[in-house]
Amino acid sequence: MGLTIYDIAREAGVSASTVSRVLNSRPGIKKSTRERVERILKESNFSVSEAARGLVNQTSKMIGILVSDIRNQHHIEGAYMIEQHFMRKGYCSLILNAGDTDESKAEYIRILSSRRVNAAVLIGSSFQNEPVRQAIIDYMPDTPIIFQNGEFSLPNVSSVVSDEVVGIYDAAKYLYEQGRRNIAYINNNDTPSNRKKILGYEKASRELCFPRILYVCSDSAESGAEITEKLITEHPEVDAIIYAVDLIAVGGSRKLLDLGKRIPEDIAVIGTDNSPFSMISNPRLSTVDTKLQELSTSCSEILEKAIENPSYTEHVIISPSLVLRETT
Amino acid sequence: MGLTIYDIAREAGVSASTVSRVLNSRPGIKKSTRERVERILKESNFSVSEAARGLVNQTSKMIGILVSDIRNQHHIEGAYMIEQHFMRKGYCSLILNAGDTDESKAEYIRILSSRRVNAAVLIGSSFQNEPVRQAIIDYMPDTPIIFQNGEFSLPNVSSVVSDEVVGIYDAAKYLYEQGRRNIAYINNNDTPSNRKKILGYEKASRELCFPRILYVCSDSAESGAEITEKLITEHPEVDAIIYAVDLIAVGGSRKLLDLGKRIPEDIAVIGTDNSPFSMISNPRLSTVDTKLQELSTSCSEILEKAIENPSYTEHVIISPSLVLRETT
DNA sequence: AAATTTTTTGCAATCGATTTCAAAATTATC
DNA sequence: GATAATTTTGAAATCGATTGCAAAAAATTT
Repeated sequence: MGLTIYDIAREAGVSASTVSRVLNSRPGIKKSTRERVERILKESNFSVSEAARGLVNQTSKMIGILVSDIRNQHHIEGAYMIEQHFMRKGYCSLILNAGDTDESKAEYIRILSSRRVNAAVLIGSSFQNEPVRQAIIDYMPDTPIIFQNGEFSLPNVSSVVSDEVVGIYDAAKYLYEQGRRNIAYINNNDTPSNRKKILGYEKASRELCFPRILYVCSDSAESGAEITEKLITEHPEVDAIIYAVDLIAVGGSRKLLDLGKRIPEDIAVIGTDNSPFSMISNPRLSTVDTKLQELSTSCSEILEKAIENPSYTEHVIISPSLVLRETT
Repeated sequence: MGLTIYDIAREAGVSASTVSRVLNSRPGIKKSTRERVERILKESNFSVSEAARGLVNQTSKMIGILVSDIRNQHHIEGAYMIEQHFMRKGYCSLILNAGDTDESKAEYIRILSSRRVNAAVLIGSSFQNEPVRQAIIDYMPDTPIIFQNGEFSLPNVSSVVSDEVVGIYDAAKYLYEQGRRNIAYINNNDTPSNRKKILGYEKASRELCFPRILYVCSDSAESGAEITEKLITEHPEVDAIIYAVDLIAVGGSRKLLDLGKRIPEDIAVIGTDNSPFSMISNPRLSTVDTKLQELSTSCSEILEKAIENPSYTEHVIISPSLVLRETT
């Protein structure tokens, strides 16, 4: 390995400039020369150094994708779509686990800055905090950035969000229309996105006049089971539960069944996100579809425009929809 | 942005060399100079160009991770652990979807070569094909590579595999010992890894003298449900099913329940991989734990040694174990 | 205070590409 | 067949870092 265009040039009896022009399909090279260089390029398994190329071209041809935890199905799905979209355009994706704390997330903005990514995507509302905001201002004030499920009012930051308020509101309204009168809501960690979900629940409670029964749960099926048991013990009257996350809903449903409740006869259940396993869970979970696919597609499109024209930004809100399966 | 060390140097009234030395904590810089440069570095939010640095240092400080589909929980889990391990050492991970075809996978080897990654990880046995092998020989003959769940006999390629033969064999043997006599096996796509699973099933069938009932299924819960229905119709005597993949087993179990079968009373079910959802599925799935965690840890460790000493390779086989839950 | 040693610093080359500009080679025109 | 127009090519600068070597500055020794 370690071949450079100078090695190729020597072998072909031309200058490095000529090799470079062949590599980049530039015009003005005699056909016979081009073919000879191409042959040698192929024969010697030459591969250009993207680092050197990036240095002179002032571009890394990389997209930075920050996720708080790539093991999260929902997040990785978004990263996947963006990766696929940009790989077709010749970009590689730096998919990074930005970690739990605000500081580690800000640190990752710095890492992306050092790598000179052409654009960055922040997936998940957990990036919506001051250290990240400051890091963007300090280290990436001109790089196109897009927030998937979050927002910053900054000149280079676009956003695509799902309307969480409406999602939970619609779920509660549907349950109410089906005759449920004691609709509980189990929220997840305190993030901007989850706060909006509470708003939706409260709005429905206010408008439809049903009592608020609100619990908070951490991000696992086990925790969902635990909190659900507590909920049912303290509020035996509950006849419907909305969960902020599908995984938690699956854990909760399982516990309800174990406690001898029938789903949906005794208690209806609705999750959030329309995760892949919500469809294979037993019973199949009804859920608020936050339209991940559309979110990601929109994300890629906006980012592409922003890369071409760095002053371009766009802010999109996508309406969720209810997917009714066996738990309602 | 776009500040260079020359800008910093001018500001601090020193040369670029001095700035570089401060950046890399090199000795032999007067304390007062170091502090002044550091202050200016911080004040101006300088971030080094890793591309330029990589060019002179002949290293990209990147690890390439190739996965056929990052949305696959099982694969991404492996990528996650490697990413975490190397991020702590200052490396970024290029996690790429290498796609379905052999050619696209080989193409990604070329991409990693252009990016001059310090090492590469190929996750999943689907990389075990001739075009990839040739691409490694042509484009990355000296870069440390490790295969997670696959193998190439090449001087720069290490491997970590789970012993698939033993995994399925043990599952079948366990079922037999529990009194099951008509143990079917449902395999997935024809890959080296899945062929080994068949070997394990056949070995058990031969040694324990039970009839072979083998079906093949594609990689989804729906397909699992479909094939399972076919199996039960054609072989009503079956009293246990082993599946090559947890997801397929979940789809299959669900169908068995729908058909009025009791699990495990009428039919026992065992999946493979101990995927996250095997624990939350209903009923909770018994499964062959292929020890993903250990596999990945081992992977990172070997790769780290190989980066330090490029001639280092290692081949590890990890024994799977049975995780018994509610379907057996 | 001069000579010597040690500590700090800067110059210039280097990494592997791309690109501008001018020179060389080729083709067209008279 | 000489001149002009056009096509190909190469030399050298550039991108933003790092580093070996020599010069300058500071600290020690005499």
